[in-house]
Amino acid sequence: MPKNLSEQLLHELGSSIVQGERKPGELLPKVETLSEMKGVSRTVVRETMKGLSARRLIESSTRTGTVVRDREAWLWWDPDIISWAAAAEENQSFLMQLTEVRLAMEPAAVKLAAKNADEEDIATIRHRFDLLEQSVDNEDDWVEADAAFHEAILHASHNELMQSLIQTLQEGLYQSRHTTMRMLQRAGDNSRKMALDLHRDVMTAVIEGKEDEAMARMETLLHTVSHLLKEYEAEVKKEAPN
Amino acid sequence: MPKNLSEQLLHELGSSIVQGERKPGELLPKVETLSEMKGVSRTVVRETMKGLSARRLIESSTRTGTVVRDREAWLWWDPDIISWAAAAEENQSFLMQLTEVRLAMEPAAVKLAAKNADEEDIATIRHRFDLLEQSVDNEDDWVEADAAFHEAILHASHNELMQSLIQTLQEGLYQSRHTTMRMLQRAGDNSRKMALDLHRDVMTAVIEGKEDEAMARMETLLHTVSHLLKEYEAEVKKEAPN
DNA sequence: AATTATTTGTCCGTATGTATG
DNA sequence: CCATACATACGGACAAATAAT
Repeated sequence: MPKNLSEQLLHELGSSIVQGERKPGELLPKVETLSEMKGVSRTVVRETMKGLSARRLIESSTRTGTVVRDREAWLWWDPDIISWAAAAEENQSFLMQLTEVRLAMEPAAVKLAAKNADEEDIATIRHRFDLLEQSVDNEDDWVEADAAFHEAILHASHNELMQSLIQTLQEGLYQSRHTTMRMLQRAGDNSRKMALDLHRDVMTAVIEGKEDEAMARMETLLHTVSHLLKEYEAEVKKEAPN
Repeated sequence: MPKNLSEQLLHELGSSIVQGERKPGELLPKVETLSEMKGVSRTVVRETMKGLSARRLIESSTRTGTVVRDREAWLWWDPDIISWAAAAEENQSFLMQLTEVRLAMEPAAVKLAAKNADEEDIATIRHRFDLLEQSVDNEDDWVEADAAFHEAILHASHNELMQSLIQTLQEGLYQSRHTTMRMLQRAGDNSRKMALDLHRDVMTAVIEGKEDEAMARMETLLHTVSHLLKEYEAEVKKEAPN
C-alpha cells in the first residue's frame, strides 16, 4: 500500500509504462488534465513526473508535452522498475534476463569472497552455515537461513557494488517467485540436504581461499537449484495444468 | 552545470554524503535551517530531500529529523550516486569495485551475444568493426568507434538488463578516467593495433556462435587493456611524479 | 519572420496531519 | 496538553521554451 498520493500515482503510471500499456513515443496527458483525471493537485502530478523522469521513463519538453522514452534509456536497475517489470503479465523474458545476470554475478562475488574474506567474515559464514544445517528440517527457518548465508558470503567479497546489485536482483526474483521458492522448499528434505552439501562445498572453498573452486561450486549450486526448480514446476504443471 | 536549484542542492548534499563528508547516522539540519542556509525555499529543500531518500541515502522521521543511512542501504546503481562516488577524492577502492563488476559482466554479456546474435546484430557488429579498423590512426575516431563496437556486441546479447548495467558502469569509469583513457589512445598506434586484433577475435567468436571462446577472448581483451593502462600510468607517474 | 498560444518548469506561501518529547 | 519538526497537499504566480499561426 503506497503511503501518499504521488507514490500511488507513480506506481500507477510507472507500471503502465514498464508493462507496455503506454508505449515509447506515446504522449501523456498534460499536467492539468492528469490532475483533474486523478483528482489530485498539480503538485502531486509534478512530483510523480519527477519520479518518472528520474528513472528516465519519460521525457518532458515545453509545449510538446511529456512522452514515454525508449526502453534503452530506462534505468533498469531501479528497484521499482524491476518490481514493476517482474509483476508484469508477460514477464518470462524478464525473469530470464534477471537470472542471466545472477548467474554472472554470484559466482564472481564468491570468487572475490574467497580472495578477500577476513577472519571475521569467515566466522560469520561458519556461523550462518551452522544455522542452515540446523534448519534443514524446517521450511521457514531454511528460507531465512539460506538468505543469511548468501548474505554473509556476499559481504565477504568486500565489494559494496556487487552486494547492492545482487541484493536488488534477488528481491526482483524473490518477488515474483516466492511462492514457487517456498514450494521447492516443500518438495522434500532430499532437496535441502543436497543443497546443504553444495553450500558446504562453497563455504570450504571460500575459507581455504580457493578462488576458482569457490566460483565453480557456486555455479554448480545455482544450476542445481534452478534445475530442481524447473523439475518441480514441470511436475506441478502436469498435475494442475493452466 | 545543474539546471535548477533543487538539482544543485541535491548534487551538493548527495556528494557530501557519498564522499563521506556527512557520515551515516549523522543528523542533517532541519528543513527550515537548510532553507535559510542555502537561500532557497523550503519547497526546494523538500524536493532535494525527496531525491536523496529516493536513493536511500537518508531517512526522515518525525521529530527526530533526517539522518544519513548506512552505506548498505544506498542504491549504488543510481547513475548519480556512481558519479558522486567516482568523483570522490579517495576513490581508488570504488574504481576497483566498478572494474570488478565490469570484469564479471562484460564477458558474460559477450557469451550471451554469441548465443543470441541474429543476422541483423551480426551485420551491425561487422560494420562497427570496419569503422574501428578505419579509425586506427585517429585518436578521436577510435574512442568513438570503440564505444560503438562494444555497444553493438552488448545489444546482440538481447539482455536489456545487462546492457543497462554495463552502460551505467562504463559511464562511471569513463567519467573519472576519460583523460587517462585518451592518454592511452595517444600512447601509440601499437596499442591500438594490438587492441584491434583482440576485438577481431571477439567478433569472430560471436559470429561463429562459440560462446565460451567469445567469453574468454573478451576477458583477454579487458585484461590486456587494463594492463596497458597501468603500464602507461606508471610511466606517466615516473616522468611527472606528484 | 514575428506573434501568440500552449505546456512544462520553477518558486512560493500556506494549511493540515502526525508523531514525539 | 503543548511545542516542535517533518510530511503531505493545494493552488497561485510567473518564467521559459517552442509549435502553430
